[in-house]
Amino acid sequence: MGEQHKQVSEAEPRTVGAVQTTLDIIDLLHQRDGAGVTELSEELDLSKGTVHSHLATLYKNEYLIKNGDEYNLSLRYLHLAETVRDRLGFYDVVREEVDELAAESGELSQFATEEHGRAVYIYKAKGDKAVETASSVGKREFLHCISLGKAMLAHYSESYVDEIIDEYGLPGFTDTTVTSRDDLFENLAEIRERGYAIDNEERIDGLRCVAAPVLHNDGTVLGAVSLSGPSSRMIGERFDEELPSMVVRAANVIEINSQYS
Amino acid sequence: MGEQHKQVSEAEPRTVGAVQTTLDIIDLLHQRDGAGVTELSEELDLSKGTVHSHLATLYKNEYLIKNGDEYNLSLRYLHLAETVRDRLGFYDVVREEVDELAAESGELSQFATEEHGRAVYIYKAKGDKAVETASSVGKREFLHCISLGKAMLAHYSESYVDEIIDEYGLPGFTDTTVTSRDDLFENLAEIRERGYAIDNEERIDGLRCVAAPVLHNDGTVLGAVSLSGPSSRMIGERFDEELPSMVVRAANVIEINSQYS
DNA sequence: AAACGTCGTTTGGGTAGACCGAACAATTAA
DNA sequence: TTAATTGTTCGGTCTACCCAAACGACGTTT
Repeated sequence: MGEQHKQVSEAEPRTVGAVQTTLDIIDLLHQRDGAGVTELSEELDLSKGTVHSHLATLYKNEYLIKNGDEYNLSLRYLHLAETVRDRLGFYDVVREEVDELAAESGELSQFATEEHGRAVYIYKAKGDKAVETASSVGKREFLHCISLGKAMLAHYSESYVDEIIDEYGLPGFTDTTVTSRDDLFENLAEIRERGYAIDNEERIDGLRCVAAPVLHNDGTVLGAVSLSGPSSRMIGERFDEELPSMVVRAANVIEINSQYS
Repeated sequence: MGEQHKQVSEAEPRTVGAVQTTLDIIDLLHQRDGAGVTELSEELDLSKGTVHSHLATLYKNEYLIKNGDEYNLSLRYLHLAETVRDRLGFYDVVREEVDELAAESGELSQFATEEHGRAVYIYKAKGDKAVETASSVGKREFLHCISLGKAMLAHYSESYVDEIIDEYGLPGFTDTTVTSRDDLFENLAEIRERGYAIDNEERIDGLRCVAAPVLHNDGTVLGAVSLSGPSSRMIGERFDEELPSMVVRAANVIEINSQYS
């Protein structure tokens, strides 16, 4: 692997329209909880016949189940997901460490990796005082406004960070969200020095987080671990030393015990 | 819902060829751990250009990631899988009960449901003396040769069981596998009376299992819970009373605590 | 360092097939 | 019974899927 050479956007290559249609159908079935032929055809501006043949193709391949006249996504995705997750090579270690972080701190602990310029939550565990958040496994989130994301961005090449900014911009969510390119790069330099990232209510008001990056031997970013909690509890020495040292330690354990090290 | 009206096979409706091609590509990327354009085009007898445009479509929709020249499945399937799993409405209860069964018995405990005429493993937990098996979450298995499958079959309509047999047959794996239609129906009648199913080394030599069906109020089959262990330990009162009562109890708990009850 | 091999990507063109629209079947409601 | 929905089928048209060949970008070899 050595050097990573990632790209987010580029001059659009030729795509397959029929496949796009099918993916749109899957997306819609994912959003709603099942749907019929007519509903899908109206929503996607396709003829009923077209939708029917797409559904038939997916059904034949067992990507859908049928309950009367309602189509819905099948458990086949579970098999794919399990395989993809296993191939990460560090899922088991992540689960152990995140569980321990949550238990030890009492807060919410999470692990995420990056794909297509956004963070993807892989695992989460709640401590006995943990806050509820909208994040769930598989969900995608912008990188610039969360501690997990910034921890990862700090170890990407400048050109890749630029590409991501070009793709998604730097949308603001609270009044502390970093929305300028220069501020972000300054922030990332601090993170590299400090060894961990901070989210000071940048995504959600009242929520503070710390996160440490999980790096491969060669500098590749595997992901990041975090702890999140209400600002009232995330203060003083606990926020400046205790919790950071916990996520850094967990990150190190994950690095060392990764399958491909 | 009331009466369930399922079908496995039928006169083939019209499908979309381009979509089938994409699904074949996904399947191949699932089997192997990533692949390049040339490898896929050779394996599937397609031109490189065609494969490229399919991959571009999937990539654009973030169903794939790209590592240099290697394409691989992305974590997007994780999001879909999580959603599908949540929609089952009983996953959390299943996890609790299966964990407890494993701890209590020391054996391997599993939960499966049925899709397209086959069992799909949803969750598994290993007790301290549990055997290793080839089953994994998301995997599909024939119904007639495992306890989980027979427990479910016992509560399907005769016509649906017939359809499944027509689709997959009754392949034998050991010398105790039920391979005749009449024997199977006789077996299913016993299971209904007894309240749980037995797998006496019918799938794997030396492995015995017991499984209880999880039923909905209206008689719909939600799935089944099982315990599996080496035949040497699965004997006497333990196999005839103790373990069966455990899986039946767990099944009842799942039924009661299901989201849609 | 030039020549070769191999990869992914691009592009034009022909024809298979994706899409539409209308008719049909199968339920449910009025 | 009628009427209004649904999902499903099917013929015809024109789009776009697919192929083949050329191109560009690396690596390796001689």
